[in-house]
Amino acid sequence: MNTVEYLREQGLKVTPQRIAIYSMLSNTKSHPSAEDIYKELLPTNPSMSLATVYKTLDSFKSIGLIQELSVGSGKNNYDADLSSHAHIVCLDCGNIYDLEVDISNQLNNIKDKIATEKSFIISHQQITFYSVCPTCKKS
Amino acid sequence: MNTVEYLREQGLKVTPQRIAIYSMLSNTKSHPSAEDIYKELLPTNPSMSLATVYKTLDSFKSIGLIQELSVGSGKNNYDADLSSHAHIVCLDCGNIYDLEVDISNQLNNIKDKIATEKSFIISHQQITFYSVCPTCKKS
DNA sequence: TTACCTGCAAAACATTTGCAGTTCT
DNA sequence: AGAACTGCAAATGTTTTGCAGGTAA
Repeated sequence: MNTVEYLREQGLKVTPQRIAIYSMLSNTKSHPSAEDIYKELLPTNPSMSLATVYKTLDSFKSIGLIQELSVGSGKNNYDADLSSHAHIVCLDCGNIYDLEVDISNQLNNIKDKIATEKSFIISHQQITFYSVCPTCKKS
Repeated sequence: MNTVEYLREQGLKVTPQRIAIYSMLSNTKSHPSAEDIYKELLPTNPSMSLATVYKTLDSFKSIGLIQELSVGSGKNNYDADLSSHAHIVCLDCGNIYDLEVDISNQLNNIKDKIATEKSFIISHQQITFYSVCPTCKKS
């Protein structure tokens, strides 16, 4: 599906800033913060402001185009990958990695259990594992 | 085990502020923020400062006496319950509830999978489900 | 045209830090 | 006595907000 059309469909205007932000976010696996995005786009978009990045991320989040992560670093991180996947945060360097392990069976299992034992209907979840990444383990 | 002794064992001094903070935290299921703790203790400890609450929570965290949660509210929340349990955050009121459902089987399953498929050794994890709590669903 | 968006600057929060004085051990 | 802790105030870092001008539809 087409992101440009989806934005219009949701009543959001399509601006160069928004295209740049979404395109950067959907082409990285690094889970950048608002400031990371701002700094990376600045060379090619010199007039971009940090406030616009924040506002845009907020708009994208409310129409479900991206997801926001809180892993305890003091800042939020953003992910355009909406598939239900977990993350691994390195306790040393702070990098956030996708957990490339299929946990859908276990997750569905838990959600079924919650549905039967509790009166909560889960909307979504955030699953974060903390570890030391292979690179940091070496040094 | 005795918390007072544990603090001394870990080289931390036992002060009235620390006792008040730990005692408050271990007697609640509300997962308070630093400021929540400060405000609740202020009537009985009028000289307590917010900076001390932050410093104390940080000390407690580093000796593994409490755990810090980041659920995306913009502030950190604290929990003296160290058992490996998940949380449910209400998308409406923001309250954080313990998920009183045993997910240890599924969790061990996932960790085993990570251990065999990836070279990450998991230290700990944070599992947060988002939903609307029964109270908010009514209104 | 008009409603929405951008960029700027200021404001609002959450958290950390430095320091002088106090309190545990 | 000595090291660590507290409280205060100032500083820091992240995110939000208000507003005037600009841009997409």
